[in-house]
Amino acid sequence: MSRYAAETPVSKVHECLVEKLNRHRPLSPADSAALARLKPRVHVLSRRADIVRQGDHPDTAVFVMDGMLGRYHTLAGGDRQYLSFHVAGDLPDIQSLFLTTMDHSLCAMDKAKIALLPHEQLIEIMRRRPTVCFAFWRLTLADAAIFRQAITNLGSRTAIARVAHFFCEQTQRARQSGLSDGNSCHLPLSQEELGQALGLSVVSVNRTMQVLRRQGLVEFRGQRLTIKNWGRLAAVGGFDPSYLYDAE
Amino acid sequence: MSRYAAETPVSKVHECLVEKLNRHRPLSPADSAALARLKPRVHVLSRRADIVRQGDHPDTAVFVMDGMLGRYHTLAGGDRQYLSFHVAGDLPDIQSLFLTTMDHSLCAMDKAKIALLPHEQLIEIMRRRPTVCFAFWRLTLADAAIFRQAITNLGSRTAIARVAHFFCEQTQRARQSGLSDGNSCHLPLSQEELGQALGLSVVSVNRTMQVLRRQGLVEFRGQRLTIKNWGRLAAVGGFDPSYLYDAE
DNA sequence: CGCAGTATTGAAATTTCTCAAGCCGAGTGG
DNA sequence: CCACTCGGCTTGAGAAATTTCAATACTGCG
Repeated sequence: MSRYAAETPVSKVHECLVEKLNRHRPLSPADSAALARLKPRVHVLSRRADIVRQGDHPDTAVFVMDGMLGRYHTLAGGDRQYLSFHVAGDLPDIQSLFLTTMDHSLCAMDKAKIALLPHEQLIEIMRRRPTVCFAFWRLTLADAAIFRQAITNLGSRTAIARVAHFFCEQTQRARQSGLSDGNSCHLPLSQEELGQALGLSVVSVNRTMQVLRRQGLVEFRGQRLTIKNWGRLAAVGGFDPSYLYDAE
Repeated sequence: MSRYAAETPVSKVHECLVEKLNRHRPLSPADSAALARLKPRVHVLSRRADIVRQGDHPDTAVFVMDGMLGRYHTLAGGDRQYLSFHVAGDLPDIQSLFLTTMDHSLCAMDKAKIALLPHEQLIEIMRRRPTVCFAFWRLTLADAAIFRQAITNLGSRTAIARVAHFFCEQTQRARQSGLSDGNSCHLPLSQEELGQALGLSVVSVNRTMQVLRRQGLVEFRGQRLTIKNWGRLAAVGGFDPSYLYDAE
């Protein structure tokens, strides 16, 4: 693990973080300099590894450097409901700064690389620099907008529309994070995990995807999602990207 | 309307707001004094009135003084998906400070009284007072935790469990806002609106509630929800209140 | 009284799930 | 190099949950 830490210099973490925040609120050089004082620790995770668990009290926040993470609730019976997925540049558990007990877990969907940012240092910076604070805050707000869409997706759409909407969202977000060539993106989820995100059984996910595939709308093989007909897929899913406030 | 403004002095708004924020982050007297400089406008709304609509760019934030508000998405076909409901003390659209285009609408479920807090003044205060900023931020984070629960409710639970969970949540939140005698709360929603929040048809809501009623778990008449057997209702709904970070 | 909106009921239609079996491809050990 | 195994994908068919449609009560209010 220290191997990887060496491969990912702190300066790289700083650079990515500033770029991300900057998209939410323009940072001054002084803001950026303040962030440079963060001492992140870089970790590499294997597929399925939990990073934080429901009930934990983390004292660092996760910044995704590479790979995909997922947030999920664990139900009484052990079932899992995925809440959202996150890619490089996202900060999937910044809320833990103020919501000190985790109400959900965070895990790697894939081999992933993350940087851990100490809460204490973040708070200290934000206390002095309102713009940095606003930028982080806005990140969490963009996140909430995605949760709201998920509510609507689960509450109001049929299986087909749900899957279509989800595929549109993932691709669009990958694009905004510079991780997509436009119509395809890396999506390391099994049909079972897709089902746990979309409130569908594996069987339904499978059949639904077959329809989308046969209609020539998408292709999904080997962890790569390719959208063949964006217009029709968006129409099927009722997808309107205006809720995706910039990246994240 | 100016009538009502007169009936609700600004000092009252300030007092409620400080109390609310204080529960999320302890405010200093100076913080409170800064907030006292806010110039809120008070409005009274009638049932079903929209306050802000999807696509709007509000320049004020809503603080609920009385009644119940709801947030909702409007789908292509005109269908509505309610995202959350809010009572006195809540700030249901603070996110509009930074997410300047509304991704959803806000309406009164009931006759309601609200105070409008100008964005500009809020930003100005928060720029100088990190603690106030943190308090508002945390409010939005608690909100997001509720959205996450809604995702799980819609994605993983049966109709009965969904309704049960929703009833538990509403009552618990009313309690935390000091609006419940413990086992009952005001809930001015029709079965149709309940369905639009829970992803169920009116008919299903109706039959589901009959089951809960017949089993002696709840009663819901005349806009008053009464929980007769908290333990069993929570069990049916898989309700665990730990995601309700204080009020809001 | 009578309207409008809301609640309730029955029954058929539809969607989605569950169960259970078979398949396929990648990695492994003989 | 092949048989074997494992996880994930696919299929079929019956079961279950939920929706839709359509008709019938109920209730508060002008």
